[in-house]
Parts: sequence; C-alpha cells; structure tokens
Amino acid sequence: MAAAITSREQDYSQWYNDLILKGGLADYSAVRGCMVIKPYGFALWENMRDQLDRMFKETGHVNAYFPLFIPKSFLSKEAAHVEGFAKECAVVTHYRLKNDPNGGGVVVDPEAKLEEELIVRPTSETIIWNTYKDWIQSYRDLPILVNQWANVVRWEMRTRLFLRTAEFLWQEGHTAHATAQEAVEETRKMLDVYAQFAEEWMAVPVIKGVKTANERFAGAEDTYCIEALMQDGKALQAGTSHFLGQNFAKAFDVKFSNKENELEYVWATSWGVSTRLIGGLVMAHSDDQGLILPPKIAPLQVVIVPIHKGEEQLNAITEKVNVLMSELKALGVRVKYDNSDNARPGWKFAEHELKGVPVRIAIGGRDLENGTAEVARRDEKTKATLSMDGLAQHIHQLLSDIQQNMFNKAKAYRDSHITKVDTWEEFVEALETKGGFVSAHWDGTAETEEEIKTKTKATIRCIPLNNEQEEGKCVLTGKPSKERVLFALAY
RNA sequence: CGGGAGGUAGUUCAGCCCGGUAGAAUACCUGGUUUGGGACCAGGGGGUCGCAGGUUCGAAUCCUGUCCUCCCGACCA
Repeated sequence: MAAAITSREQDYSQWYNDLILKGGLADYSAVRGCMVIKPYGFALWENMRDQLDRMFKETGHVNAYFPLFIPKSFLSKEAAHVEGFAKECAVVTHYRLKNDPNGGGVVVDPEAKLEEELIVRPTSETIIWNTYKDWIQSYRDLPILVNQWANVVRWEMRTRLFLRTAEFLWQEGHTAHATAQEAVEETRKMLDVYAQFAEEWMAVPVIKGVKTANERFAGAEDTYCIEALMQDGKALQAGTSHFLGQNFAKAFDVKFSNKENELEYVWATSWGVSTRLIGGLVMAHSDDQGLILPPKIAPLQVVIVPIHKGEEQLNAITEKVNVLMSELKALGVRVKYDNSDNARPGWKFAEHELKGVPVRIAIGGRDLENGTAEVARRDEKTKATLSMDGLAQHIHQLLSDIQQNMFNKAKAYRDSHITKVDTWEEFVEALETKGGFVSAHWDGTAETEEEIKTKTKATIRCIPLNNEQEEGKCVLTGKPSKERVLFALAY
C-alpha cells in the first residue's frame, strides 16, 4: 500500500485527514458525523485516559457513572445551559420498533411514544445535579469529587475526525463544595492537572487562561481553559474547567446545612477533556511523513526491524533481538519485533514512520559482525549506528530525550507565534500572514469582541492567568484597557 | 443547514457524456528468487458499481429519491 500523504503545504486539512486515516487512528462510519476509533487510535486514547485517571485519583477524585439519557425537563432547568445546548441535542422519542405492515423492514411503532422525551447527554450537569440533591444534606457530605468517563453526543453540523464529531469520548468531573473559594480552587487545580498532562505527557505546550463571557460554558460563572497552538497557526481549546457558582444548585435545589445549621446552596465545578486531544496531538507534532507520537503515550515506543539474507541470518538476528527485547521490557518500554515476512525493510520503515513510532531499531548482517544496531528517531528523522552494549539503557534514555525534544520544538514554535500588536493594522496583518496567537489590548466589551470576530474570524482564546497588567488602548476601539488578551483563529 | 465535489475490487482510480458480458494499478493467496529506505518472476482468487425506486428488450452509465464523505460558508465548550 503506497500511502501517499498530502503535504501540509498543499492542503493542511487533507494532510490531517490522511494522517488519521492512513495512520490507522480512526475511520469514518456509516453514521453521519460519527467515527470508528481503530485499535491503534484507541490504544493511544487508553494511554492518555489511564494517565489522566491516575492524576484524578491522586487529586482525590473517584469515578462513577450516570445515565446516557436525560429527561428533557432537566435540561431546561438552568436557562443559560439549555440555550447553550438546545440546538445540538439528539432526542429519543420512542422506545419500540415494529415490522413495517407495508413490508420493507422495521418502522418506529407510533404507539410506543415516550411520555417525556429523553435527551442523549451533551454533558451531564443536569442529571448529576439532580442526583446530588439526594446525596447532599450536610456540610459533612461535602465535597463530592466525582469524575465519569463517558461518551456524549452533540449534533454538530460540520464534523472533523477527532476535532469535532457528533459522538465523542471524554471525562467530565463534577464536584460539589461548601464554599465558593473551595470550588474556585478545585477549578484551578484541575486546570493545572490538564496543563501538566498536556505538557508532560502529550508534549503540547498550553496557555492557561480564562474565557471571556462570550466564550464561557453555558451555565458557568467562569470558564478556564488550556489553549494549544497547531502547526497551521490555529488555536485549539484542549481542555476546560468551569466554576459553576451556585447555578446548578439553585436550578436543582441542592442545599446543605452548614456548621451553624443554616441552609446554603452548594458550589459547583465541572471540567473535561475529550478525544479531541488526539486531534490536537496530531496537529501539534506530525509531519509530511506521518504521525509523530510522544513516547509517553505512544502505543508502541520502539519497533525492531531485522534486515537479513537467508533464514540462518534471520535466526541469528532474532537471537540478539530477543535479548534486547527482554532488556527493554524490563525497563518498561513498549516494544515490538516486526519480523513479518510480507514486507521488506524499506516498506516497514515507511509504515512505522507513518504511524509515528518514536524509535526504530534496525539490525542486519553488518550489525551482527560489528555488534551494533541502527537506531532511528522519528522526531528528528536521524539515524545512528550504536553498539549493542548498553543499548537498552540508551534507548530508554533516548525515549525520554525525544519526549523533551518534542515539547521543546512545539514550545519554540508556539512562543515564536505569540505576536504583540498595538494597532489594528498590525493586528490584521499578524492574523493574516503569521497566524498564531495575537496579544492585544481589548476594551472588555462583548460588542468589540463580536466585531473583531466578524471582521477577522479571530476570537479571544483566553485572558492568560497571571497576566501582566499594563495600560493600553483597545486595538479596535482605542478605549482604555488594563491588560492584553490572546486572539487567534481557532478550531 | 446552504453552495460545490465525490461514492465502481481491501486501497487509489478509469469506464458514465454517447446504455449492450465490469477494468487497471496496488494489496491479497500459492510457489520460487529476494531483503541496509516502500523487491521481482509465474500462477490465482476477489466487485449485488453506496442504497431504493423508475425509464428500457437491456442500466455502473439516463431519471427521481435517499444515505455517507470531502471542500467552502453559516453554526458551535
């Protein structure tokens, strides 16, 4: 299979699709807007999920599971929330099919209409807060620190593999607290967890910030986010953490008795990351040869390819490889010996590059004589011939170097694509020619934000946390501003 | 949801305008030779032409509907 990948320069969108499809991460399905996550893609997701899950547990959270279906009436209890999601909800209206009396398969049984329609969850705040009402009486029941791993459905008009699909996998944390301060601390803590995960595990640098009112989650008081930058200069919201105030407690009447035996509404947070992270991972690192996966979450970290003349030599190579494999496995390295006979070495090299395996080791006749192996790293596409002595330890270190190098490269790109501008002309030029984040003063009004979006398609990605306070003038209106915000075109 | 393009072998595509036994490359299977960057020879298997109707003696080809995908736009944690 000659898997020619469209170059980034030629067509960035097609390049992305090619990587996902030909890299074996996912396929389109027979259902509009829904994808099949293939084993290789799912293995990647499992590695991400498992690490996130460990981090949630370390910060005191426990997992639970709530229903896929939400009674329609629940969704309308919080006004902003319903407005935010109403336009993209799948609705279950019937519970039975029957044979078509006119032939031609099955039809919906009109007699099996539900009394109250069920909504396929677009997010679970409502069903969870309806449940928390029963769980919470006293301050002694708080905090509740629950996470759930689930699928959700948002009926998107235009979908893209991993980045925006009608159904996607995610985790959603939903916590309940006695005080606003504690809930805000939780919101910020989970934002830090996301940032740490993105940077240390995905090797994707992110900017932590807070969303403007326009970009805020429907039903939240404050939405915090991590924003990443893709290689085409567009930003990607990689994770969000919301301080929900008492909005859902009030909507679902969730009160607790404090130490003074007074009834108070509970304070809430919610936070989530999804399979969208995979899209971001792909677009942050990969090149025209294929995927480049960071070692910490790559399904396969090392692949070993034998290059042999005759079966006898193959056996000799295999003997060496078996020793190396067990040494690598002892160091916790995910390694595969690709000794299949249906492809020659060159084909295998290209295939593993396409799939983004961080390290490739080739061992041939010359290596047998010299006691060496050829080690190729995917991130820099360099090769080196190294001694077999101490090779496993070297590879172990190399994986760590690759992880760091990938982060450094992505960070250098990101940092060089944050442009400070002070005039409208500079603002427009930076967006059009360079892309990336544009750091500019903004007068703080939703109207100005909207107008800038209409004129340039750029949105305010976030107001960075710990933002430098600086007097300036709004790049559009010239009105006074106290700090810069980050604009960008976004996914 | 609007505009444009597309759906034929596992994959990439030709055939369609002008209706008449469904093709190529590659992948796959068998045997052999090979193996340091996508091998070669010989033989072989594989497609209700997205799906459903219609026109016709006859439809991959013409007509209608419908589903899925891509690109652009509107929308959008």
